[in-house]
Amino acid sequence: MTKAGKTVLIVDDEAPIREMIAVALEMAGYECMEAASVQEAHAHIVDNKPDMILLDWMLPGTSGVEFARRLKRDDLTAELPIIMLTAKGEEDNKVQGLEAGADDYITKPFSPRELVARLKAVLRRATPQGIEEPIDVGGLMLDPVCHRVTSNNSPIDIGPTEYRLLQFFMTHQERAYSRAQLLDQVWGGNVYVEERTVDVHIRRLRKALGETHEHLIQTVRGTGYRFSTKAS
Amino acid sequence: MTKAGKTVLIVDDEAPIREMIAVALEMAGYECMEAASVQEAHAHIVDNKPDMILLDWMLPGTSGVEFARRLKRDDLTAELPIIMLTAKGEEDNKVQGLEAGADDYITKPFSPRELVARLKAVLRRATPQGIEEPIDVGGLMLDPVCHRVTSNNSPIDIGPTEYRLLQFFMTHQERAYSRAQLLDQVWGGNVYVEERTVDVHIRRLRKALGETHEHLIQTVRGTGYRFSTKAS
DNA sequence: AGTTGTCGTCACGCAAGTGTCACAATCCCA
DNA sequence: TGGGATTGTGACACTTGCGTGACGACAACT
Repeated sequence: MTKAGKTVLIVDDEAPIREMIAVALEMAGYECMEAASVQEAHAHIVDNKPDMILLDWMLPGTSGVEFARRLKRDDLTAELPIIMLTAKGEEDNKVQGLEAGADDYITKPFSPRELVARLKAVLRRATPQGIEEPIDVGGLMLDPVCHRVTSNNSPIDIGPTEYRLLQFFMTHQERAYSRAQLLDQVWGGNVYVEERTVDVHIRRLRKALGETHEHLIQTVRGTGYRFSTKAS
Repeated sequence: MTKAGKTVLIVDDEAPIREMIAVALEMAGYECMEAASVQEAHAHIVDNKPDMILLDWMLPGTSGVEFARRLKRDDLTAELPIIMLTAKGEEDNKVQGLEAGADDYITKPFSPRELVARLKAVLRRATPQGIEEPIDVGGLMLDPVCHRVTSNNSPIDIGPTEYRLLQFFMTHQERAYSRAQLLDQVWGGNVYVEERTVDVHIRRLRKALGETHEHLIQTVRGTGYRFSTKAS
């Protein structure tokens, strides 16, 4: 399971700087897009929907601050985290930058490390995890908050993949899924594994659930699997 | 849960500035105390126990940084949030300020709006937890007042970081946290350390707890850690 | 000066988890 | 009632994640 790399849009008019930042971020596991102007940036945002923006203060045409303000005003992009970049000596503008809606602020020159650190922090805060309630199905309970599965109050030990699989099933009951769909939903889209691998994990999960609950996972011959409380 | 009004101690040697800040804060619903020197500030802290401190960088006698460091070193005041104020151009000292233990950092001139915003943010972070009650979990006791941990009444010696980690766990039991979340909550948002560092501190903590209690800290493989009385 | 204590990082090794295969078991339909 | 298709199951090598000890840096104290 490779972490879904977040996409970062780098907006700066100087190509070497963009490059440098991009290299640093890619080494840290992020995907990068570059834009030299506000127009380019806007296009990228619309098309590729980055997860956050590194925005230079000084830009030809519309200034970075103005752009940030615009983004924050638009409902569609208001949630998009922004980190402002500024050259040293322009620091007076810090307040303006933050008031324009930037989530953080870095002054050049900065170490790649600091950049990655701030980026992580900002992304972390920007990802509000939906409020997750425990799911109980006839004594089988999965608690996403505690990251724990219990069968009649006694804990069940399963691996991460089986956990995700079970979580998916319990939040999508009574419906049959093909192996391909399960790979998409549980493993995450762009990984290639054999479809039969699903069978193996299904088996491991059934085994872990024990006789009391293994029947909840039903085989739909020729199609895939289904999680259901009703007997088939 | 919400106290009527948080009390803020303003430490600055220039009376007009103190006044201005005080007015701004009072309009936002905070109570204010003022101090012109480190000595006055110290007296206020001991007597009136403010909820946080606005601390000017430049002070007659002991500098603000030094004072912050001293406060953070003392167990009784270590939890007290500090926001450093500094005149423009001294920003190189930002790192020093944060390293001295300041929770945030504002450069003059600043808008009242920004001040209040930062203040809110910092206060939100500062232990909102029901105060100073000792927590006991099966013989493992943490007493926030004495700043002490005992296992079956025999004292346990742990470092500050392990203490904060344990305190966080004991006030947030049963729930799984990722390394990133722990870094946010225990280390504080604005520092970057490797995620694996968490592992090391977990180990140090487990070791200190000994065989009787180390099982309370459970590894959630692929996710993070959890403090739980139930077996996994 | 040295000493002590704490912190963050790294490298190594083990153990748990993962994906794939081969073969057995089962189903379904001609 | 076969026989092909589909699924269950155990075993295997490979990968990943975590525990662990050691080390250097730094600050505070002697």
